[in-house]
Amino acid sequence: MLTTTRPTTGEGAQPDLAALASLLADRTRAAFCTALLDGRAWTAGELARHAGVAPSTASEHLTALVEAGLLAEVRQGRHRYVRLASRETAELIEAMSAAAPKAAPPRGLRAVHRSNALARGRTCYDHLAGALGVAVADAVTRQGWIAWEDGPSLTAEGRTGLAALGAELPARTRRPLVRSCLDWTERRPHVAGAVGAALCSRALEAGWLVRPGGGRAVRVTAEGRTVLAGTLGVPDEVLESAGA
Amino acid sequence: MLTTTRPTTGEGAQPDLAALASLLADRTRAAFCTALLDGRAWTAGELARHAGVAPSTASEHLTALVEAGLLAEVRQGRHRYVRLASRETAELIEAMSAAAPKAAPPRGLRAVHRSNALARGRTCYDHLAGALGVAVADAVTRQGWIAWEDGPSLTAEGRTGLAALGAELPARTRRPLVRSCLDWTERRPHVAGAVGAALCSRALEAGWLVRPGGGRAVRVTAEGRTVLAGTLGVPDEVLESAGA
DNA sequence: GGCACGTTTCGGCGGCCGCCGAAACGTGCG
DNA sequence: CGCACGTTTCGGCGGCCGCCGAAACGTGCC
Repeated sequence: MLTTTRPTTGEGAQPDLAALASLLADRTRAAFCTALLDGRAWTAGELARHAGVAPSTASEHLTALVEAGLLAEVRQGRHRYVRLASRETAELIEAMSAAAPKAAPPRGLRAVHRSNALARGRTCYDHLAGALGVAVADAVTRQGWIAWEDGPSLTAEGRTGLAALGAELPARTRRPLVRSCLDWTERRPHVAGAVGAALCSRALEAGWLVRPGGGRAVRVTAEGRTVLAGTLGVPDEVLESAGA
Repeated sequence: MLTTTRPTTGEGAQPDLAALASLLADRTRAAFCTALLDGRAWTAGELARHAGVAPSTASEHLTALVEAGLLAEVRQGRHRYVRLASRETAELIEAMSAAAPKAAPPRGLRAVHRSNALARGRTCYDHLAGALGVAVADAVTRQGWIAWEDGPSLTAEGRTGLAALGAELPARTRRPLVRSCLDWTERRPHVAGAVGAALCSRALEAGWLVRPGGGRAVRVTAEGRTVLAGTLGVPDEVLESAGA
């Protein structure tokens, strides 16, 4: 449990901002949450190796994050699978990442490769980010699918365009159709919300995009290149560098 | 500066989530940011007294928050005025507060009074929150000013209704007209975005609401009661308890 | 049943960080 | 000009917390 007294749900209870922030104020726990932004479930051991700490350390951190409700866990045999608790949690971590100061680039050839791959194209929980994500946002804007006055909104053309791509929107949710999400590599917004999620899942499902490393990084396939350049008008340079 | 190396803006720089979280992971700094959510500028001494720490301690905390870009400061004579750096910063703190665990209610008669006042009605940087904020959100929804399918949006009726109230919307911003903001006392959304800000500033300007304590808490005046009940149909119970 | 492996618990170490008080600085006011 | 007051700097204290390794636990596999 946290350092404060047991959480109360009664009247007058006020948010313990420091308690939440403390959970993410540690390099290791922050690394866990950032890794989990790929939306998949990781085992405790995978996260420990990823963050470069002993399994015992990772175990304690995970317990804290799960108890606080940031992560959800599923025990399967001798594995402990863990993922972000909800879309809201993912959005919070996204928002904080965008506001966070930028750390020095990683050292080591492998790490630099991974970092560059993430900068070219990645998923941000359930939508696209990186140079690719921003280019797609620009493209759909140029096509008139999304208008930006008074906040981002989906146009009628956008609705038919998405349908033509085979990207289905959920019906009657409270979730915003289009949400602007500040990209931390490009420092410009990309498309989140139901539309961003539909585009991304359709692209992965149709094989326009693949995840080479199994992580957050995405790569554009040959078919993807045709579709994204043809239908959306995404510039060739971006597709090239985000391609094979 | 932060514990990590100097922030880089070059390629491959990745967000230091832990560094940002560390800033808010302290009770005192968190209390500062929460207090500053009223949108006004506070002096260092006021914040120190508010958080119950020595002025020297507050000074150091403020330096850290300003250096990190979370707060903006204005030096005036022997006073150091400090406020949240931007609307984005305020929204981040709001979002984190909504996700944070709830601490035990405060002790002491005065603190309980303040806490109850906040729960009845308060500002959330530039819009309304608390029981009053949620009631207003419900009312404008019932009036058909705001629709919630596929995320909150302003209807045509809403536009004319706002104009009739004298609440002016800014022209052509990238800011969303309506944004949903989870209320931490009511656990239900209230209205943020340009519409929420316009409603709140109009209400304060017209004297429908006043800030009795000079903090975030707001109180409904007699005229306010007439307008909010008459035009918006806000229930009388809420207006009564949020009134004088 | 026994081994391997992923995970957990516990003790102990080390470092970081928030706190204060004392003293100094600068500004505004009388 | 000198005092009062808001603020800052610095040293030092204390506590918290993240880390590891060793040992134990439980599961799956041979």
